[in-house]
Amino acid sequence: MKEQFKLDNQLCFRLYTASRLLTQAYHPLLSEHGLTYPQYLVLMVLWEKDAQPVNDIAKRLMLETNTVTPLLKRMEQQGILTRSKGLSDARQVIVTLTGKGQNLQNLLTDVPMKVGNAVICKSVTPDTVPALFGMLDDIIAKLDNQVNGNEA
Amino acid sequence: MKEQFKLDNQLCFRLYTASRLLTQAYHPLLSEHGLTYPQYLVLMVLWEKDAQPVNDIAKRLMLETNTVTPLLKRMEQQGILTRSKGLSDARQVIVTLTGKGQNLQNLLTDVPMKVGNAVICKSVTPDTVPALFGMLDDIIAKLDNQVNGNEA
DNA sequence: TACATTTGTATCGCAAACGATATAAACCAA
DNA sequence: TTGGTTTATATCGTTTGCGATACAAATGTA
Repeated sequence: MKEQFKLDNQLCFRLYTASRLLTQAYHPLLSEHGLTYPQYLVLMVLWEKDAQPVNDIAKRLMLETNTVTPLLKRMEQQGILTRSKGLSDARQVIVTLTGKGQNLQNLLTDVPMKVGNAVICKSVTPDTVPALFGMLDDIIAKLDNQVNGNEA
Repeated sequence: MKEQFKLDNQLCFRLYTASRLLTQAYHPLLSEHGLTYPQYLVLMVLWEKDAQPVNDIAKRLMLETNTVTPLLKRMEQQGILTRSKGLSDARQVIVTLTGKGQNLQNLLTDVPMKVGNAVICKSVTPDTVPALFGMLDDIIAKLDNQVNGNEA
């Protein structure tokens, strides 16, 4: 069996597993409020800046609009946000939080801390997290260039 | 807007994005052979040790059997593997690679190197990868304990 | 042996992801 | 203005993930 195929040598499998498990850690905290993890991401984007077109939300999350559109529709159904035609550009759909969507920020106040504590361990501490963030950011930037052809 | 909700402070969003982008980097290399990334993971498990029950494959990938079963059925359709009743335990389904499944290892020889090169950058080099692996492994172990209740 | 419990796998339903494609609005050049 | 191109969003189909649940084989226990 070729060495390069050993699961223990794979970066992608680690990222894939860590991502899935961390999302699962969010699950009980979010489902309590009827939310999924990707929906929580959309909320964070809109809390940072409300009333954004679909495209800006998708770009911020590095997702395609064909992923984000159905997600937003489900959140609209739940009364978390509204989708309205853009005034300056009729092609755009502007996504705006409702009072319920804004208030979720208060209901979810403790979520980041709870999940943050869940990953603290020997090699992952407030001291080492910046290095980890740096590496992940570099990987993301490199892959974004290659996958989305942003490089020369 | 509360500081703890800033997207740039989130570990999970980074893992989620890095995982998705890296999977996308695999896509052209795998789809050429009719494979998806999770199917490629199954192949790596079986290349390490052939003829395993569904449960062992699922555990190795930290997935549930209700995710793995349909995945294996699709791979069976493609003639990559066979699923047969266990002899010692009739509940088990033993998954075995076909010649085609074994031979894929030869066709995919260059995939790990190509994807590996795609992530090499300033902060991610052969020197720093062990530290990154260590942190991700610790996170995975910690979360696995909490999510799957393996701790006291 | 009889019956309750556990284990291994599968089915169902729903919510992502994403490639491919469609559609309408906006923009641009002749 | 006309017609081509780009842009913003959406629809469709397929594959994952996963919670909830079903079901049969195996195991334990009275």
